Amino acid sequence: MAQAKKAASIWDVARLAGVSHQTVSRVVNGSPRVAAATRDKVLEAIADLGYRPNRLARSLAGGAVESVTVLAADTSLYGPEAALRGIEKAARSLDWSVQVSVLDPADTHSDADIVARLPRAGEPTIIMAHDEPGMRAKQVLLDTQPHAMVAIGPYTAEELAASPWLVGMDDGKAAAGATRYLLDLGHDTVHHLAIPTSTGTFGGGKAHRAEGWSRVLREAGREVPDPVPSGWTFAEAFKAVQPLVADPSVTAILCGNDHLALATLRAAHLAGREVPGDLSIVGFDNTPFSAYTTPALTTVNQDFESVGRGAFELLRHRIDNSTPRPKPSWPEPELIVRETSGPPRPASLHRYSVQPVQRETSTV
Amino acid sequence: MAQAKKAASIWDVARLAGVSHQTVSRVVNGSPRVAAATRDKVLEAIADLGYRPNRLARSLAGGAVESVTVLAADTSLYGPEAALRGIEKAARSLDWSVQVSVLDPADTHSDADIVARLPRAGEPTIIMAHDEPGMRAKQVLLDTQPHAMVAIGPYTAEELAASPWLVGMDDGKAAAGATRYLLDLGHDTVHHLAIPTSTGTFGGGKAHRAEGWSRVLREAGREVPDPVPSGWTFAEAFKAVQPLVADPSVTAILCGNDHLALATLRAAHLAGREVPGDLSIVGFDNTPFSAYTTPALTTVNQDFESVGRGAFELLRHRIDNSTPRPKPSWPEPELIVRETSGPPRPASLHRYSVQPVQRETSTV
DNA sequence: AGCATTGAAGTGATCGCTAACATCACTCGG
DNA sequence: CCGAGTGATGTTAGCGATCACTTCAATGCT
Repeated sequence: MAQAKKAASIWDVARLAGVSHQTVSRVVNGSPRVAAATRDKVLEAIADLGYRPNRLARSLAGGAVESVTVLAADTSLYGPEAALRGIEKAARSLDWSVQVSVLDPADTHSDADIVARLPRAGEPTIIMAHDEPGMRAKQVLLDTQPHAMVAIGPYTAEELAASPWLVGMDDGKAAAGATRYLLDLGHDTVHHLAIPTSTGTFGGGKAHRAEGWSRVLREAGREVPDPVPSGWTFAEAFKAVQPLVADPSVTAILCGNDHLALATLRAAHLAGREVPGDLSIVGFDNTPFSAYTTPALTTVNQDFESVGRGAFELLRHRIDNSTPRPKPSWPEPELIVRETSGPPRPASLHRYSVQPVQRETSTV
Repeated sequence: MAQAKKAASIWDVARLAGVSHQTVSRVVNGSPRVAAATRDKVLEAIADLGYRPNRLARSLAGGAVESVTVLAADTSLYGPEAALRGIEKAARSLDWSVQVSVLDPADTHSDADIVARLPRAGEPTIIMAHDEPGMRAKQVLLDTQPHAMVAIGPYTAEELAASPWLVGMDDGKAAAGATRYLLDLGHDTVHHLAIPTSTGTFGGGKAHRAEGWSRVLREAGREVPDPVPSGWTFAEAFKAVQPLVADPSVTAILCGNDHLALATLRAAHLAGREVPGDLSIVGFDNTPFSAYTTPALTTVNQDFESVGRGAFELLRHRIDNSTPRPKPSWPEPELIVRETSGPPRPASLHRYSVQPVQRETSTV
């Protein structure tokens, strides 16, 4: 049975090495003004005792803050997950520690709940503000400790420029590009299966993807169909997209993300509509699985990892003005054309192919 | 510009309320021996000052430990992610805080690196030990603070019984079930595309899924083909599975998880092999997307969330013996038959038409 | 009335660490 | 040969909380 022997502290090390605790602290923190001989003694004592610094005590004592807390709701989506990876990498390269605290979308967190997630007041925080709980959290922290927070989310270039605590990509622009692509392919119009954030039902959440999509349609003088709201899950998307998929006049659907796109693909298949022959589907995010579906998803790639890295750098700048303010710079969103998009079937053929097609056999 | 006004401490509250700091502490921690009038005064002061307790200070001072750190490498897989959700929920219901620290599989973490992830020595920790970095971390913590750690991973019933710090499901059994199912369908043998953990290339990692699979084949007196090792990514799986998919004598593949299964599905499609006509594919984990692929994946469902919950309860028990030792209890793994599995095509029909196969089509 | 009991609140030490300042050699230039 | 520098360490005072006591007044019981 392992005895819970109390962990060695800086004092234990000091005693063993025959120096003061402060000297130990200096060694641990790599201060230059420690004699080599002393340093060795201390290092040896540290090794002997298996000493490891207590980070809690360290930050309590007002040492340099070297931790970030990431507040996120849904980390199952590729975007947030990739951004988190970016944050992690950037942080680790500087030896900062990263904590993730997951907000349960099912729970309705009170403002106090959210703030209670932070280990201490003023804890540097990055918020994944791409969904409702995230948006809430953003607002709360903005009120509480605006100088030590940064939010990642879908924002327009103007918003990003106006708010020094925002990091993100121009989702509207990306959606516009995808929509234009579908129009160029010859589709009369493009329908939109929208993620919850795009329905604008909660404060602060603008419908960026939906906005870019509708703008292009309007500019092209096309009919702008009502966007179809969907939840985040496959099941919700599958259900929401049914009417769209059942309607033979719908020839192109821009989906709010690749999860919705996969659900749409499935629904189309079950409805007997051939993709991309009868229906073009474009996703969003280039989730890893999207290259391996059948047919493979056409989607918009975004460099979330860079965004995460950018968020971390910005946070560091905001905490400590001496670090440079990073300029948001990452690759532009890029449309990846795979197999779910193509020109609409000519009207003449359209009528004749109402009969559901045996997909399995025809593709081989 | 928001001024970084220092956050209120327990002393500030005490001064404002005209009581001692200790009384404030009592109020905050809900001690019963505070007069109602006093409590109100303090509460009011707390509200006025926007005071919130500093969790760092709290645990430094030796208050009850109410935080867990989860060490995980790949959280993009459904299993770990669901387990994490389980931990989160269980922890939150008790008002514990949860931090996640991500181990980068690319980095080779030294033992010290791993230990440095913990905010302090003795920090209660749950390790997702399903992959190489996780296994490493498990070993390190086992040496360092065995009394305050629990690991989640694929283990046999015997291992689970033998190690009081282990939580998991019997992956071997689940794999055996899936293999038996394919055999019963009439396949001569079943091939296996194995996740890295199943190749047994690193210490402590036994090939549970692979083991269950091979055991059944052996018991049935079938040929046991070499398992095909794959990485975790779609790309690696896609590449690894090529030879299997190209070989017409291969009629059934058990994949180490649903990601590998999706890649296999894709590879089969590109190789012109019909699923499940020419080839049956069975996945593992019931990842959300698996119901929405085309054809929908047959897979093994596991209740990871319960496992996560179990891990948290076990950890609590190990830290504090007064809490009951939870008995591992969650639903058995369950095979979900969807559309990628079926009987092999009779040899004579091999080249000809599709044998009608019963398909579970409706999802949602 | 007299004294032990109990409840409410306060005091001081402590957790492990860092910041800021104090101290104590040693140098070194004039 | 002395005061100023400078480098290496030690000392002290917190950081924001909790724990273990102590204090003081209001009760209870005989």
